[in-house]
Amino acid sequence: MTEKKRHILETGLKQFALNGYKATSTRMIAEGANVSEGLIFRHFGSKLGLLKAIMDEGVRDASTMYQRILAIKNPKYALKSILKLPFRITEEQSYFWRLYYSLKWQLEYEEKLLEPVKQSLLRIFTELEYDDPEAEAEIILMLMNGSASLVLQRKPANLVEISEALMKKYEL
Amino acid sequence: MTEKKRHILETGLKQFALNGYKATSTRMIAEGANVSEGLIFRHFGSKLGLLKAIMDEGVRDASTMYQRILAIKNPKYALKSILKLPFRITEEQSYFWRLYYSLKWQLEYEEKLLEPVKQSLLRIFTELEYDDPEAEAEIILMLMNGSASLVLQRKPANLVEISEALMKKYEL
Amino acid sequence: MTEKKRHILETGLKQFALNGYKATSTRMIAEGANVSEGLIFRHFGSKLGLLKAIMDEGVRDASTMYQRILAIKNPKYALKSILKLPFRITEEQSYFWRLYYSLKWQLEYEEKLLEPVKQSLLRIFTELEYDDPEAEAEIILMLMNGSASLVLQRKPANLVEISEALMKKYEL
Amino acid sequence: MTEKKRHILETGLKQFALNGYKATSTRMIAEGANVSEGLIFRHFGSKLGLLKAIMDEGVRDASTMYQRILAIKNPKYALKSILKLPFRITEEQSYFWRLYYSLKWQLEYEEKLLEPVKQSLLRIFTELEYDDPEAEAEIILMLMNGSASLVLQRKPANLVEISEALMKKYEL
DNA sequence: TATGAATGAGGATTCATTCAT
DNA sequence: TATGAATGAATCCTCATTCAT
Repeated sequence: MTEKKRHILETGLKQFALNGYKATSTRMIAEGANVSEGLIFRHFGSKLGLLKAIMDEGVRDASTMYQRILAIKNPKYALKSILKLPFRITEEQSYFWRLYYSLKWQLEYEEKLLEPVKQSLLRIFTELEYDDPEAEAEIILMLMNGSASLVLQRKPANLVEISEALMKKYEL
Repeated sequence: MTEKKRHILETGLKQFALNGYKATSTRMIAEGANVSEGLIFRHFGSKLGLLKAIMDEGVRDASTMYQRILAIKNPKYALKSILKLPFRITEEQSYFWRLYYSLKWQLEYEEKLLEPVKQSLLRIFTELEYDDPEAEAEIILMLMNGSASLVLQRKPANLVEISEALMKKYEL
Repeated sequence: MTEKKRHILETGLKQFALNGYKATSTRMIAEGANVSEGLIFRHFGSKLGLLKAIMDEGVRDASTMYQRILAIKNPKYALKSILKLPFRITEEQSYFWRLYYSLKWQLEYEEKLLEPVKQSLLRIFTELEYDDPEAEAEIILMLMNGSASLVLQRKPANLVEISEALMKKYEL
Repeated sequence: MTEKKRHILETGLKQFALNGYKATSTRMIAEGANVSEGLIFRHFGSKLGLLKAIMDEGVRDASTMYQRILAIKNPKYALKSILKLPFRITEEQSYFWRLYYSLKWQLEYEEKLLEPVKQSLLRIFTELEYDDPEAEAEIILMLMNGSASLVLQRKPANLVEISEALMKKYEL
């Protein structure tokens, strides 16, 4: 991968994340990446192609990130690790997640990213013998999305307290 | 308000909600509302003006909708009513809420809509003598947003079970 | 003539004069005159109709203004009066003249306004026994237009000195 | 500069000159230049940007044109050359000058084009020991503008006679 | 690989004008 | 007389994309 291609991917991610996919023009990306507009199409075929490449890379990164966590055997500890995930989003990752959430409501982007997490949660709650593991898993996903939303939107929220309250709620 | 102006508001809401604000052209709205494109600008000044008018109306409707619920005295019953809100979104209301959530990640739309709900939750958890009412309120908001998200995205999810699991979790 | 019609004429004159005919929209005039846009068309049929009405009125006013001057018998005194005309343009008249000059280069507006002045000049220079009265008349017209231009554009010019230099040049 | 860019500049000049800036649409220019409308904006950013580019070029051309004349030492000969300038406007140059004069009354275009000429005239009249060189210079500028106006508007005027009368008046 | 010129379809917006009231 | 809702064509401009080099 040439340096310029990398620049395009990075600039694209940031701009799509901050302005939205539709509101970001290929020209803006080209300027941001110090690259001719044509090069975007040389490398990615179309604007949508660029988006897909960006998302693929992000999904890959994110997956490897929680690979370890999903491997945790102890259900309580695994649950704790999962619930903590959103609070550990770094500045760099935040662009991907912003983009991920914004696409939910724009394009009908296939959302299978959190599927392994859900499977893991199902297993955890089955092991912990909760009444309705399916519903419990869904609730955890809600809490994760909600936490991520707070983290990403930099709400003047008491993030630490919220995280702790969540831990307490699940006795972790 | 003339009939045509009403048509524009309604068509605008639906199209903005389904395609996103940026991806919806004023021409599409004009066609959908059986109206000349110019009329949109006569009535609302600009595309953004239309969006604001739409949101204002939606916010007004939504506010009156949960006015009653926020008036409930009994904290447990109030909490229950609040948590049930997302599951009671009607087809008609769903457009507004889709738009509301999509704007969160696109324009930086002022989000004060759920502020009264948060205040209400603070009161509830204070009365119920929870350790950290602030954090608890925030968690309920997450659960509401998460529930709404499931409802709006018509996920093949077990909505009823989730709702019940939530009730049980808060002993409602 | 109703008050509103008068308002339209006045606002139209000022706005056409300041922005140019093309650059002034009927909406701007309607707003400036505190009148519905439709009324302009009720009274004047079209934007061009309004322009013509404005110009007609201005031409009428201007003509009566220099009627007296053209009646002056003494050729030297007549010439002096004519050359002084541009320096006597009042604030109120200035709008008409600005419009008059700007139309020269926009629409091909029939310019017969200064024709009587030219005839008068021809007579004057014939009586004064100049070699080429026709050319001399044309030169005076140039000087008038030039003077008017300075007056209208409020150049930080030494208007008084210029006027005096002109007088001296023709021994007036 | 590509051929197409040149075409746009030339077509723009002619059309702006003949119809006025406001009355000329970018579409008309694109058609006249056999070019896509978008190209105008690629090259000049905006319609106003095109106008500025056109004027800049014209000003540059005009300046180099009378560079030589302003270098003339002999004051009488210099004055003669200056006064003759308007009568030497070629068909090609006429578009620029039409545009130049029409802009005077439309946009408030910075008019510093004739400033060097004015400076030159000041010097000339000082050397010729006229009473009020400043006023005299201004009068010559009026005569130049007036002459140019006649030349450009192709009035059925006796241009040659006028030119000669002017020469005689200044004993040139 | 990379550029930059070029395009045509479509973007939001403005315009003069009409018409029912 | 006067309004204000409504229109459709035209406005300037942006877009994603193509292509010769």
